Amino acid sequence: MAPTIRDVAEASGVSISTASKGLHGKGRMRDDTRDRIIAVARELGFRPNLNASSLTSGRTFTVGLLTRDGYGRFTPTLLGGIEDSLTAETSSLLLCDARRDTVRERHYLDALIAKRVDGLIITGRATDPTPHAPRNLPFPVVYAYRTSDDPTDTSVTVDDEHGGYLAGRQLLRQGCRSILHLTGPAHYLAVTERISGARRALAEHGLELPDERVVHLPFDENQAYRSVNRLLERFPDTDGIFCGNDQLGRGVADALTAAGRRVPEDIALVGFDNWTLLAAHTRPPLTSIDMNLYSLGRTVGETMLNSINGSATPGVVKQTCMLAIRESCPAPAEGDPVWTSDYPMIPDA
Amino acid sequence: MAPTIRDVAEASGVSISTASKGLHGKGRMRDDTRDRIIAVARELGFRPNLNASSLTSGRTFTVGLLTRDGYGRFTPTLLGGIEDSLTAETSSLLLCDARRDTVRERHYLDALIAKRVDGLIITGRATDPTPHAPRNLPFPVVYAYRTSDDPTDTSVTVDDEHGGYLAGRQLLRQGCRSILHLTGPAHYLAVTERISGARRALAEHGLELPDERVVHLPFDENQAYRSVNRLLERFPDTDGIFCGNDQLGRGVADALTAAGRRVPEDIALVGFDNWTLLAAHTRPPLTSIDMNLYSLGRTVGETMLNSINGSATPGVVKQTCMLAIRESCPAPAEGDPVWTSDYPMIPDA
DNA sequence: GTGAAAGCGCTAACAC
DNA sequence: GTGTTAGCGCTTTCAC
Repeated sequence: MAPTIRDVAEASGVSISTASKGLHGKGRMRDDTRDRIIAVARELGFRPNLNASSLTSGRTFTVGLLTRDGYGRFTPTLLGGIEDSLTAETSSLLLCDARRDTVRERHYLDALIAKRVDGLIITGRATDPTPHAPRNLPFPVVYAYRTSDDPTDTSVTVDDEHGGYLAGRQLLRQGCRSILHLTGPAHYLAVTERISGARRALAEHGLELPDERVVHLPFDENQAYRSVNRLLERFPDTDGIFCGNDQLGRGVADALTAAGRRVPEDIALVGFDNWTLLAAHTRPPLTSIDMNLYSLGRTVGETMLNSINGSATPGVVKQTCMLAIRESCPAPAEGDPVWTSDYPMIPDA
Repeated sequence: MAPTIRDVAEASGVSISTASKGLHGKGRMRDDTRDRIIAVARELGFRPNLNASSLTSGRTFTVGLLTRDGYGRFTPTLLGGIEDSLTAETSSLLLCDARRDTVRERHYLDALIAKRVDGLIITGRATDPTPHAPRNLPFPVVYAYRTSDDPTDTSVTVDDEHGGYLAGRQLLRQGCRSILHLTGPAHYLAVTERISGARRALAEHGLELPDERVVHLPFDENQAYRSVNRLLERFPDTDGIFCGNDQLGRGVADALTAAGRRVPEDIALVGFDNWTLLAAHTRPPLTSIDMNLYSLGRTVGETMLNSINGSATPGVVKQTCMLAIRESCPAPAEGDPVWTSDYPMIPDA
């Protein structure tokens, strides 16, 4: 049984309230009294029961993290950022994976209410808006990566349009003028935003990315591998390909190489996600767009802390992307934001 | 402010203690009284404050999850399993990522003690034994994936020897007799155990895997890509390669194809990890060993619940692996355990 | 059947 | 300076 403040008080010959004040540096008391209390507490290995103090303080220093569709490839990095910023107030994350099951989700929400978390972060595996949580939750909600379908909620997400813009600019800097875009299913918001961004970049140079040069595939490496050379027969002038993610990028790179085309000399390539494992090990390594998920996580955590402390900033915040330049499109960035280092501790994925 | 049991009691015209009993189906009381209490509670949206009840119950229904070296590629799947088994007792996970920093770790342990978690799961990104946690923690500890350096602690991990054995057997069934093993650095326990397992399989057929045919590289696809053809010059009789993980497997597959060798006709390939993203999209798709991490997670969670309930089963439990058969080594499994489905909800990584 | 009272561990207002 | 007291939300024992 863990020692209580009562044990500390008795062992140091003071009352419980004096012990409490002594431990928290509050109130006035003789220095030696305070020192004695602290010494005794340390000796006993006393750790105040946060559940007890939460009754009076109203804070649990715990934030729920609800993912609606499982943990994905981006989750670890995002989590790292959130955790790091929450530790500023020694808060920690309570994990809830609803697995697209409404019953599970309600169950988790009830558990989070029962535990009186200070706030809730709702996330998911795509950036598309998600139905907002019930309105009567007794704590603030922040949407991360996935936004809320109500734009007046607080959401922090990726600026995919900017990512697409960076990708387009980078291909242009490489000298490409006839660009092809291989990407995922059109129902993803990220997919359409990346297209808009690329178009904006091209437009700045008086170029276009017509609909027929935008090809939607499943986000599957093999599909890209099998499709790309056929596409190049249709668009033989192509000198640059913007791939909707690194999986597609990898498939494209492998197919081009197999067909005897040189990357980037004949065709330059830009991917998306900067998933090191894939991008850095493609032959040649892929230039890609980094979404700065660690940093996004930090912003999410800080936003959460602000919401808890009442200084809410509702609305959607979009975080810009960075260029991770590698050999598949090596042009110097010329002022565009460049990704250099990884997440503080390099993940193995 | 969330409604309290007092609100429920007043609104239903009974005392607090009656309300408590009514809500928990305890004690004797008139049916209509109980019904009224429950109805009122539902109407008010009452959720009992678990922090308050933890004071008397001694249970918080929260389990800490401490990772010492960050979240890796295996974490999401493992987490999924742990979470699923913990929900059996409506417990949830409190996340702590110590990032190889002892100060952070101590900080997290203190936070977990302060929150009076019911137990602690310690994990990491490799299976190698990790220094055990302080002995005076006021809750049970279970080591997951990474074992404790004290074998009398409770650890649940992967049976890498068995994985290596399955890999070896599969190559043999494919007809391979001259096997090469490309794997990671020898300081990983998993690496040496997988070697032992492969040797055991070969020995059953009177074959050997001599030291010079075991090649240690960094776990890096490009290293494998660059090394394998040189190695084949040195061991030209090779008809099967066991790769220490799927990254190496992918590098090997690509290099073999580029050199004009056919997989599996000339050389069969088995990887390890069954990392779908990589294994299923290699050309040809890689046969691999699945560590059943979701199931491992479930075992970890159940072990945790048992420890909490006092029915401890100290010691190291190792969970067997499965064969994920694909084209790079397609021989039928003949009774060996075969991996079929993925984690309940398919992760995108 | 129902309720009063004590107590879980801690904090804070107010005495002394 | 230090202690007494009340109370946070809930459970449980024990009267009535």
